[in-house]
Amino acid sequence: MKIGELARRTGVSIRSLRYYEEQGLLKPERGDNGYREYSVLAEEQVRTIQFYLGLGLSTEQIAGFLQCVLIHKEAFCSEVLPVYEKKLAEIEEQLALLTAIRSNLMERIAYIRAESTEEEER
Amino acid sequence: MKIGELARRTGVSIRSLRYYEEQGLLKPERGDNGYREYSVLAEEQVRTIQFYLGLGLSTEQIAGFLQCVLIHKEAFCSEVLPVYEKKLAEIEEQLALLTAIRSNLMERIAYIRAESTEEEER
DNA sequence: CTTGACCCTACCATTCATGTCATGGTTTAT
DNA sequence: ATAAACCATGACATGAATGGTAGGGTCAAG
Repeated sequence: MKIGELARRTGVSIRSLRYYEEQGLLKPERGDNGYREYSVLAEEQVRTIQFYLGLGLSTEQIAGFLQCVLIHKEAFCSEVLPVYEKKLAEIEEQLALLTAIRSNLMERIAYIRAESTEEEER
Repeated sequence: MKIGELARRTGVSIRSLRYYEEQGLLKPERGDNGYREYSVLAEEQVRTIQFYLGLGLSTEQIAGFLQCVLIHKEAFCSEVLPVYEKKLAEIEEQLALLTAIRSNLMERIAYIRAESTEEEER
């Protein structure tokens, strides 16, 4: 199938499909006219890419194990676990930061509201 | 004081101090030679800016209430509360997303580890 | 008077997946 | 054969604070 059809089927923009190819995630054949020709497998492949992007992984990280996980179970692909662990550590760090900021914001909001209430009571 | 001294005192880079000015957060005088001349109040002002940046607010948001909060209590400045509320909502959204990703990652990591363990037991 | 330490402006780079043009070739249906 | 719909590449923009560099003025101490 051509790129437009793959885009329609997967809901991923043509632009992104070309980007994935540039990043080594997709390798479509080329017709005589230069058009990209995707196999039926490409559809699942794109959904897999989208899934990993949704986990916050970069295209570079995904490229490191995509071929493997398309064939085998994740547990078989040794590149997957370290990437997951690294990502998890980053997420935990971000969560800690955001949680601290949230506490701070909530305190300050509560304080401001309390002050305003006092104001009204006067 | 000149920009280098303010940078040294606050730990903020000269580059950033100039950026804050560009964003309307600082308005130093200018000497005859074109050098920026900061008042002693600028030091506290910069620390205040840094504090709000640390809460994740943008320079634009900070610019909206900085002059007020430098003089009054936060609760007096009506622009502060909506900014805090907006930021809090964004943070909550990010937390929800990150928390979901974390759960997903932890599950998948646990699964992979379980598989590997089985492997070793065989 | 020279040297080093300071200051100035203006610009590019950074991250990274995606959107959006511009420009032009190809295919399909009328 | 012509128009509409498709495809191609290449390039710039995005967000937002900060780092870095280039090219050039200013000041203070020796």
